[in-house]
Amino acid sequence: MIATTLNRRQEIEEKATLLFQERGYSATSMRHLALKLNIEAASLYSHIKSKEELLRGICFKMASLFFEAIEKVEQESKDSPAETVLRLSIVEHVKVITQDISASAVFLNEWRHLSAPYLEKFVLMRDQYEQKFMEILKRGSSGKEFIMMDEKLATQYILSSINWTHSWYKSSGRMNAEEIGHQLASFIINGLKNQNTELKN
Amino acid sequence: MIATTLNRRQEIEEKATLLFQERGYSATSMRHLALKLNIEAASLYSHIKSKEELLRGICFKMASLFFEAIEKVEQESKDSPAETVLRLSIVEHVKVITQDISASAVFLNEWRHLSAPYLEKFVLMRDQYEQKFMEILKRGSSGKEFIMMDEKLATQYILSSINWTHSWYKSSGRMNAEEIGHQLASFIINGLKNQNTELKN
DNA sequence: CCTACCGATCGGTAGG
DNA sequence: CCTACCGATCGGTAGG
Repeated sequence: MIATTLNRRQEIEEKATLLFQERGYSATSMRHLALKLNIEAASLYSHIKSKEELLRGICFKMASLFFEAIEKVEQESKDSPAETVLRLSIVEHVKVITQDISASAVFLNEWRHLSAPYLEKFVLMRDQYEQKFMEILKRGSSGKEFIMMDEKLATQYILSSINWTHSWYKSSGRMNAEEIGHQLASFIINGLKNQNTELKN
Repeated sequence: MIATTLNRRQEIEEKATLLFQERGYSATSMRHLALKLNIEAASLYSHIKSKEELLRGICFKMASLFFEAIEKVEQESKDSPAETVLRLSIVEHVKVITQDISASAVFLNEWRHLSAPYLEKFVLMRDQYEQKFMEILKRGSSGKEFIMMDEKLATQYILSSINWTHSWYKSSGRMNAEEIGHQLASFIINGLKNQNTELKN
């Protein structure tokens, strides 16, 4: 064994992420986690304070990555058409997800197990992120680039379709993250542009 | 109290569905469930065999509803264009979700806690359902109704965007299930029809 | 539907 | 990082 204890904390975080993804946060015990690291459960507490601290780390780290990505897009495409901003935001979002599928899955599925006040803070951040997408849509809508009846519904629709990448993306697949992002962006943008508003078939 | 014990089993299932949605399956204990029904945890076992039996009931009941809905669409629109079949499939899918948001949330988020052989059976059914959507897309694609590079990606995209209705649908909202379904169908179908295949922005 | 209870497991602490 | 252990809680059973 050429094990180094230098970044034991990081190892713990990685294994925890994998287990939380596979079994869910609640169904993962500290003994499961310890087993993966070949130590005793009690020993984990020399490196971390609690089980929830691990969940918090994952959820807020991913939240930061998503924010950094969209803020970078905002800065770099200040004067671009809404279509361009939306496309880039989608592509960067998908890239963040595919860079760490496990952490993204935990971020998307396990955040509700956070306790106060972290839960509230998390929900607030998520709402702010959704708001950023909604503002792009509003801008495209008022500029006649996009046609939509309900910006809120359109926002939820877009985020749903790009978030779920984590559940089926395979790094071994035919398309890389950027290609998937652009393909999804094309579906979405074309849907927003050529909206026929028929409400009965 | 004018309580009737006639359908105690059904009451248990309803409360279990709500708890599994709110807290997740693993984090819900039989004592939580018993508390909601004002009985002792042990008493639940006069009506049910196990906790997992409840989860199984919910997951497979919803699976059946989704299958019934799409099979009805298939029968009634045998010779229609793929666009029509896709639209109706989407609308009916959204209707099934909105008719029982809680059960749909459990179906979508908690199925992985099923154990063998039910887990395998469930995944098989889900794959078959996805296959039905993919076949509609393939038909529309070969008939030049739809333009897409990757039917598999398009299928995942569509199901993601319509499944997530459960997380934001409010029966008190401005749009009813049918309207939401048609609006989502319009986004999706227009996106599939007017596909510009640019892969770089 | 209840009381009484089972063995297993939980997150976490004390003290080295 | 370990041993030894804590009180709490888990899904479920026996027997009424």
